[in-house]
Amino acid sequence: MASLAEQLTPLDLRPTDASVLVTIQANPRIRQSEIGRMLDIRSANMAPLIAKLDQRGLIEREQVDGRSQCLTLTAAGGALASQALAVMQQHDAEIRARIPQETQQPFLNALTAIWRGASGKPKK
Amino acid sequence: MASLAEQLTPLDLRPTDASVLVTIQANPRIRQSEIGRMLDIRSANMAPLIAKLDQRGLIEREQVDGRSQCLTLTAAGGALASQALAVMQQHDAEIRARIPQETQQPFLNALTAIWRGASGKPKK
DNA sequence: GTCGGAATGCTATAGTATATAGCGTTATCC
DNA sequence: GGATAACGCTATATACTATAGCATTCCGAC
Repeated sequence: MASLAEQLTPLDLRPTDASVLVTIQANPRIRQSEIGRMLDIRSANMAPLIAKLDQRGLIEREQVDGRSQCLTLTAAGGALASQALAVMQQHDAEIRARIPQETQQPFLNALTAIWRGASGKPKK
Repeated sequence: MASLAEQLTPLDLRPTDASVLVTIQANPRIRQSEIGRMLDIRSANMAPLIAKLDQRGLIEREQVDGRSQCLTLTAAGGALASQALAVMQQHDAEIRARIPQETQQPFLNALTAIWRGASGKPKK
């Protein structure tokens, strides 16, 4: 995570910001609460995060009903999201390059197995 | 790490405290700076950590030369370190139990390979 | 010997990430 | 129509780690 954060600094994004942007890009008009559920970010932490992205002109808010709003990337946001995705994919590749090709899939399986079994939060 | 922290709360230890205690137990009269090097804890963060353990009567400081001191566990510290070690080993076992037995060794190898390749800090 | 640089332990502080508590509003379900 | 839950939000708390800087002490080169 530290190295990913480092590689994202040129974009002035932290890993959380980047994943939120990419999530919006993959799901236009997604509701803010839904992002929080997907990425396990509490609404209390989501609020200032989204506000900052909005302030930077990366996303656009649209009131979908009285209480919830949905988010879409602006042109600038889309460009940045694509760059962020590229950085993350390259980072992924760098990590994977450190382990033998034939162990990569078992390794990922092991990670998800561990993650799904994590204490309070059964995933999926 | 979150689940380990949770399992350590009955001992009133955080993961860092526990690993420091266990390290001292395995290396009596170890110097404080050496612990920092082994566990990658900066001296600035080590100081209050050690002070707290000392205050709880878990460790004993001994001046070994004018600037450095070495640490040893008290009886209470030894008992607590053993308990902490047991908790950590059990936690380890729980994690490993989530992945197939035959992938455990490759999994550990992959983890250490990734860790050794980490950005600024080549290990060992 | 002594002098410069490195090591050691330490304080204070800053930054980052995440958690909890609680509020006002709005939708939903019986 | 009224209780309940969902949503976005503010304020605050906690935890962990990093940086800057300081005083003291050791050590090796000269």
